[in-house]
Amino acid sequence: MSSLKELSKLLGVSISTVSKALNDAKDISENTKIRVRELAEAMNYQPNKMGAGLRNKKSKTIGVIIPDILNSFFAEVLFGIEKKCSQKGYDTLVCISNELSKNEAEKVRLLKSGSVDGFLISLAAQTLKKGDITHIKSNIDPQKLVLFDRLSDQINCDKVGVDDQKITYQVTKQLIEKGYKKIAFISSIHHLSLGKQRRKGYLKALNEFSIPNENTLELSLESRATMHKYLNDWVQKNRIDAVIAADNSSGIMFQNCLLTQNSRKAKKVMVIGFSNDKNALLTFPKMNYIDQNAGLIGEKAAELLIKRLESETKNLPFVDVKIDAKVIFFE
Amino acid sequence: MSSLKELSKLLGVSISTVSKALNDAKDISENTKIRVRELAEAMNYQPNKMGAGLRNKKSKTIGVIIPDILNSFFAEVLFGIEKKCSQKGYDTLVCISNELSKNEAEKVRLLKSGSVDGFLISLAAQTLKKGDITHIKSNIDPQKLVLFDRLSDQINCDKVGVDDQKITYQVTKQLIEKGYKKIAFISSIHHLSLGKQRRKGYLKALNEFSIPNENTLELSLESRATMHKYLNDWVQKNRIDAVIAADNSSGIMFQNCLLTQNSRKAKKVMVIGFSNDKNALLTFPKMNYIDQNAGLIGEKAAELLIKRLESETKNLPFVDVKIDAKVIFFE
DNA sequence: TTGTATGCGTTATCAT
DNA sequence: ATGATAACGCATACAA
Repeated sequence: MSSLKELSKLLGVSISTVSKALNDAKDISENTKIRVRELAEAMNYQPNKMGAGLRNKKSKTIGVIIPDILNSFFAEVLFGIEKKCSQKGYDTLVCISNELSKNEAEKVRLLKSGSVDGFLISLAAQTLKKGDITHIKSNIDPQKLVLFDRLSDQINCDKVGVDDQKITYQVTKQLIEKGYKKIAFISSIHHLSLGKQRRKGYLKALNEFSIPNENTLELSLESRATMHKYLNDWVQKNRIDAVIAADNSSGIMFQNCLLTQNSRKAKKVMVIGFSNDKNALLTFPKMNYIDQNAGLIGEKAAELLIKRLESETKNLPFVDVKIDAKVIFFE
Repeated sequence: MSSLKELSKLLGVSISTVSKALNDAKDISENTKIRVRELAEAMNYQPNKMGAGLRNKKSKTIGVIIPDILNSFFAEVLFGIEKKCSQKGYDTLVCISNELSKNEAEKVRLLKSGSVDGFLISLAAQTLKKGDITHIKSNIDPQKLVLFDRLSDQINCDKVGVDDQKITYQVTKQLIEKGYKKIAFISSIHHLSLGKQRRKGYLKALNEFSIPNENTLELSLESRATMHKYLNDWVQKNRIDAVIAADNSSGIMFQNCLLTQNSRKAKKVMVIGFSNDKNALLTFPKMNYIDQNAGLIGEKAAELLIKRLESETKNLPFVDVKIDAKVIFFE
């Protein structure tokens, strides 16, 4: 790789002249600038990140820690992060915690080795469960940290999340306004706070329209195996006209379940899944779904972090952004 | 962040002594080593990657360029890469080309700024289509490059791919041996070399068992919209007992299609999709599928690269590894 | 307008 | 056994 030194030798000028010329400093003659730039171009010169980083105490690199890359939600968030960082001239160093606190702590340690300017983290399930976030708090300056999706009240920093309650509230409301009478809510994640919030929003909407709870139906299904059996029985017995699924899988399973029913009525049930573009494409007929805008979450998180990193005025107040989901209706 | 300098001051020894002690050099007394290590531990000292990198001309970072993170295949490969790199003490700098040559070239340029020791690349669709790989060839030393999945004959370097023909050959053979008589092959990617290879393998197996081609059925379906219509007609008319799908989507769509059929016979058709664990879980009943072992592809690619980067003897012959797929039968 | 000197954090070589 | 010094590539304060 060519360096400033090399260029300076070939041009017969000093290293600092070359450096200044490339940085378009005002105390360098237009003539030299042109000569320098031309050679740099010809030599395919690329500034060495480590040299610059060492000097500026900035690596122009952002460390990302996600719990699970195989979860398409996080893959999509990562897409948004990479997009925004790339736009702003930052590299993204990606780490995966595999939902384990121990890994998370280890990744933080690694990334802290002077190699990243800031952190974008979605906390591991284990970390949230244990409620122990010391490995984050005691190692990362909150001015250099943005949490997304998996947040913690124990950390005071910028946060980007989704308003789970609002999402299902809005969808339920929309369905009611469209004239659906018996709207069910199915979920295989009742035990997660995520599932609870989504259920809350659903109930809130029903309540607002004075739809009695006894007309609503809920299923708590732990295992995939029992799920389908329950669903089959349930679909047979009840005469629902719409279903909101609280998670990725239950919606799709429910729809597949409907397909195995012979009754026309059953097939006409409005199903709303919780998904994203990729998974939605796999169902037929295309399932209506709530898209969490995962990409936007990533973009927003990256934007907030970079803004703070590059801001002159320190100690801006921390913000807590909620990204709105969108509902995609095919019917 | 604490530095060697800081530690040396606190301990009253020189910077080089601290450095050597931490690197367990043999010319440092055991006593000092202990003192140094203890303080380093207490101060939570982490060596600065950029300092070390500048000095050693090594960043211990690997640049990864994938065409599409939203494709679960690549997400899975990335998982394998991160796993292996992490094991070996390397960070992974992730870039996404979005299937565009221009982006690919730009990412190569960025990563080359002294920040990565080597490259793991899966070529963009556009690059393969155009057949122009100068942005790779003229910028990356093949000793620091491993291509995976999306390969090119024009580049002489380590490669990790899948033997697409072999996969469908083996599966078809297995089905024949299990007694299936009329095995169909459906695909929505006939136009891709990938699709062609998979079809070849299928035909090869039929041929080997002298199963006439006229007994086989093939569908070329371009759009999702027409696909289902064709499939419906086709399933009605033909009495196939097994189907091998050449791609992610067609298998799932086919299975959903079967579910809408009333005939018992139709429902008993053996369907084999081309998928991975994540997507397979979304179908009911669980669909049999060919798993490409994407994670292994990533791990192997990373392993090859790191091996080469750390090898004393340069110019080892390039290898061309094929990762075997596995078939998951639920029925 | 250009050049010199310094330091970022690390390690390796060469004194002491 | 320990320390002083130089160098990696870059940017900048300061000198010329």
